[in-house]
Amino acid sequence: MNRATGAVKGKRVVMVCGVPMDMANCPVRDVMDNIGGKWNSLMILSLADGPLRFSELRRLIPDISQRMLTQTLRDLQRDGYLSRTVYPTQPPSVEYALTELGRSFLVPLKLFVDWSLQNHDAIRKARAEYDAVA
Amino acid sequence: MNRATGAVKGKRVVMVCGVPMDMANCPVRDVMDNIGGKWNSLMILSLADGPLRFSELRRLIPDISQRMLTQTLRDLQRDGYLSRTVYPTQPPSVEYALTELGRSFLVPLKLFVDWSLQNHDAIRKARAEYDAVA
DNA sequence: TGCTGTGGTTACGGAAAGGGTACCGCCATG
DNA sequence: CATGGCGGTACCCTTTCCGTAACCACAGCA
Repeated sequence: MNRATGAVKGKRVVMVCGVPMDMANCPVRDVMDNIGGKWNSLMILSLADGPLRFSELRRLIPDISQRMLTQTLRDLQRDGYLSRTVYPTQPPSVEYALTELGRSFLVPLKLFVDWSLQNHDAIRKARAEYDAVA
Repeated sequence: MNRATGAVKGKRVVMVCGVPMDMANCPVRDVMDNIGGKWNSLMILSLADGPLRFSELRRLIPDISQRMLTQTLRDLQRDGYLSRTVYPTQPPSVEYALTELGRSFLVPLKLFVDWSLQNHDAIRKARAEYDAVA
């Protein structure tokens, strides 16, 4: 395999692990930007067990502000991770649920969560050692 | 399972998927901050096939600035994902390699990359539909 | 007559991330 | 002598993220 920079139709393409990565339109970075926000992945995990209403989410995650809750839900809805259903009750209730896409994302997300829990101590240790030397 | 907010020793703890999440010291968010940067995960992937030197990485990822390359490598080294070895040649050459921790992270990372590649079209489609309605 | 809950939107501002440019010492090459 | 590669550092700027606070309509309840 040639691990060098390639040029395909004028695009900047990087070969990584044998897979061409289009830097100008990178799917991985696109997804990472979506779920890399402060609350996005936690929101998906919170909805893993079933739909929840706006105020239920607010009580479930007390640290999030109303503004960020709205924005996070909008972003995830926009990218297709979850659906928003309004029930015309009085007062109107809004239910958020994972879509098929959102549920499929739980697989890599949970693996990532497990890795984080297992290796967090090692990371903190490495960080402390690095800071001690510097 | 009780999906409610709990209070353990004054810490803010959220139950999610049956796992208690300490919001003030969350391992997942800590790891996410590390590898959620613009270049961090690409850097780890670039080193998956073997060690590379500073200038090799610069040529491999042409879009990164020298400043960001240095900063990304420092961050990943600090958290223990990669090692930095200086060879006293003339001029001195510096080699970056994944540590055991870094290699173990390739497992969830590659799953995430695969998911992104598979579902990027669905996300773009959902986004376009959302924007069309709004 | 206020107060609470539901589901938000908007304005404002600080902090952090990201990036451009210039510059450094050292050495080899032309 | 000048240029280029190596592996960075310092300074400054722009953009994005995120939080606080205020405000909205509507209904129920005291």
